[in-house]
Amino acid sequence: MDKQNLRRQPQQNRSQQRVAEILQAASDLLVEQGYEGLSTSAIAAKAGISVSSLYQFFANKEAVLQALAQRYLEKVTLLNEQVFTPDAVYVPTAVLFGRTVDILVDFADRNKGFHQLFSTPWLSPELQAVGDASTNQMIAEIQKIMMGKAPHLSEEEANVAAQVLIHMIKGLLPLVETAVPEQRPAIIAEFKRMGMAYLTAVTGLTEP
Amino acid sequence: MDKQNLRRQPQQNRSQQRVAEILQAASDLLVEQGYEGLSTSAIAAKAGISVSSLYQFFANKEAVLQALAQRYLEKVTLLNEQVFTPDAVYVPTAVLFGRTVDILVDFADRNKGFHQLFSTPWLSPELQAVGDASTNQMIAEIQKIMMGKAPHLSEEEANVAAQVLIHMIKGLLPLVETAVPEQRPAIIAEFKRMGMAYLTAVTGLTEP
Amino acid sequence: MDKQNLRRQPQQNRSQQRVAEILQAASDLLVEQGYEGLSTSAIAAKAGISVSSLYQFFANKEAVLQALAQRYLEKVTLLNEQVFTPDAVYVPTAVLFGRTVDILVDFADRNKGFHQLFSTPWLSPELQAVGDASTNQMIAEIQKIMMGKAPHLSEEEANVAAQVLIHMIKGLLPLVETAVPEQRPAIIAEFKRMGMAYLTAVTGLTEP
Amino acid sequence: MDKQNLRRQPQQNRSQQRVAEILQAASDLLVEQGYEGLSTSAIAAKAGISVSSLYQFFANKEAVLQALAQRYLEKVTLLNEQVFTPDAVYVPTAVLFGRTVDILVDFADRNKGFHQLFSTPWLSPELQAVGDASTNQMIAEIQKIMMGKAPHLSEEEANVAAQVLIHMIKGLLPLVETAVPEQRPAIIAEFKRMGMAYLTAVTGLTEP
DNA sequence: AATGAATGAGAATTCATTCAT
DNA sequence: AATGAATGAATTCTCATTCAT
Repeated sequence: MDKQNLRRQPQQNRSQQRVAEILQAASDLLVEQGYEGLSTSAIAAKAGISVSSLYQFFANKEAVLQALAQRYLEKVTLLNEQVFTPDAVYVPTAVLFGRTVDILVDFADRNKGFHQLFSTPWLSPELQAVGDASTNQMIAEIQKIMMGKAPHLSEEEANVAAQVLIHMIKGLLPLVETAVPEQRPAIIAEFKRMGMAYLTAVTGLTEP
Repeated sequence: MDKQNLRRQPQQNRSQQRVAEILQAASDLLVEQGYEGLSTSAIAAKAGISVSSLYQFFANKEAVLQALAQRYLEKVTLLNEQVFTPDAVYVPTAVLFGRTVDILVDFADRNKGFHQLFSTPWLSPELQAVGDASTNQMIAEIQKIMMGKAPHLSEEEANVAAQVLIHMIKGLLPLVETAVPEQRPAIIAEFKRMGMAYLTAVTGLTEP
Repeated sequence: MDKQNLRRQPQQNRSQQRVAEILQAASDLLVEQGYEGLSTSAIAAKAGISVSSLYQFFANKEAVLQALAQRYLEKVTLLNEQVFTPDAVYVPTAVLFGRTVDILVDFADRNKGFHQLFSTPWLSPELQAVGDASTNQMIAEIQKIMMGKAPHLSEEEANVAAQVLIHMIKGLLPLVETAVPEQRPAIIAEFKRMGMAYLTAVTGLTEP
Repeated sequence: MDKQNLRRQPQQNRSQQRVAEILQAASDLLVEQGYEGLSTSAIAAKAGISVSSLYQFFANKEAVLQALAQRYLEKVTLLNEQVFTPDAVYVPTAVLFGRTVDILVDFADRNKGFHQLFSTPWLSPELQAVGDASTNQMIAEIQKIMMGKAPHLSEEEANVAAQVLIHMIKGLLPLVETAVPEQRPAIIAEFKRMGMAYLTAVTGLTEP
């Protein structure tokens, strides 16, 4: 949690909890009402506190969003560690990519606010930077693994491929999220198929 | 142009032009400032008229956005006719998909507001519906062509594949738009490669 | 009236009047409640309009004060023309200074807000500048006349003397304003006596 | 220090020191930011304590200002004792007035907050009373000395003259404080000249 | 047909003050 | 004794929308 986003460093347990509650309220509202419904008073009301209390912890509205973004970024970092284990390079690509999709879909299921927050194309530069950081983190990891698995790829090639892969994922996750339940499994399957087809095409490999 | 969005039918040319100017102003603002900067007075100012005049053409702010969305929908319809010609089924898939990507990238280049408008995930249901309509239009076309090219696919299979394809495109277009110019051609190439790889995998065909 | 302080140039009579009413309300409030009571909503209420109407004419609170300051400055300029007529140099000093004091006291009587506004020592630099302008105007006039009447004075000497004179006046006007009515005439008389004594001492002249 | 302004009598040295620190912080803030920047939390922060601690010593914000005003009043009383010694009546007027000006200028140099606090024309009546008290103290002293030096003056005459003198001083001190350094000595000299010219005119005396 | 003006509702933020630990 | 936390009330300002000319 970035110190600069917090007016005071919550020193008591109770206030650490307050900060968490505020962020949760913001996240929930984001999902329910979207960015437009995200007023400081709405957040405070949802968190069960007064607006002025919110301002005890956050300097302004932007700071709340920053902190929320940070929280997501941390979660994504954890995700990455979960997905890109040190021996990922030995795991068959299909397994690896399949697992990645599953984990990401699960993450998206449980963090609807994430997409809401970062899909706004006119976020403040600061927030955008946080969003980009999480994206770049994943791109870097994928690029690394691709180069491990297909050493003939140049760094540039691997980077472009990783970017394309990530943005495909970014495009398909909302589809999974909004799909009618009956189609969901099929869509996830196709999701994986598309990723694998591309990876195979790029690396030229067909793993056993 | 939907009659319900317009207070009065612009019977004179000048009025039609006014409406067009207002929509253009809204679109420009959307690109420049994002959804948050899109106030009725800002639109009116940019269009060079008074707010009250704007309200002589549109019932409320939402109606302006609706009309803007409609305008985009029409453009997309035109796009579709351009891409999915009656004999598209005879065109080799690679050519067809390549052409589609090129046309869409070009469209995105020239209609930045399109992405801005429809990527907002908390649009009003009405607006969302218009956005979905344009998406569904394309999905239907793709589905049709896929079934023509790969008759063994069930309608359901083709539909899911088309959805996946469209959302991949939706994910990659922003990447193309924001890419550094040097990487742009490579990204577009990979864009096409991904589409083709998937289509080949789905249809099981390798065209001559 | 400075164009930059007004959001829109009032083009209709009615709105010129509105602007005047707003400034009058601000001025009245300043006298009644002081700077602290001067909220935009209080001004609007006093002017009998809504806060948002106030903001149709003024970009922000500061702009209202700026315009008020400008209005005072214009009044002071008129005062100067009244006091420092072209042939002032031929008028005996005692008459001239006596007249000046009378006019200023009268002005202070009728413009209590003036003192209220410019006596705040932590006005915004912009407002301070306006206040200084009115002061400097008078200083320049006095300096000019002094040099006409006492040619042996250097420009510097005359300038310092004029500054001292003006600040004496600034100090004594509030005394006149707050004095108990019985003492008022005596105070005004002493006011004039002090000015004359100083002018005589500085110029070394005793006019017939 | 007025008992009524303090919630508890600081019985321990540390408490007395705390009170002094708070007042100093308030005074500093007054100089740096003016009355508008003078919030209780700002004072507390500057004093290095929490707001709640501040409220353990002062009943409310007003009480802090009251105490500050009292502190100034005490300082002015000390000043008076310094200027108006028992044998002041024997000191030549020019020497006496010159010394007074020097001492006051020095005081103003070292107590910028004094002017800031009392020049606000919309202070609460209570604060105004404290400010007036310090003024009246000086007026009384000057009146006494004038009557000693010029026994032909009526009490009323001396009182008016003393008031006029004090307000002239009040007007000129800010000029000295804000003057460019090069002009400062000249201004102080004229300051004295004005006072002497007036005193001579009033008393009709020319001391050897 | 066009527009200047008006406004209610609400948003962000501050601040003096209190309370519980 | 000290302070983190809480808050109601107020303040500045915006915005969608309406009205009168």
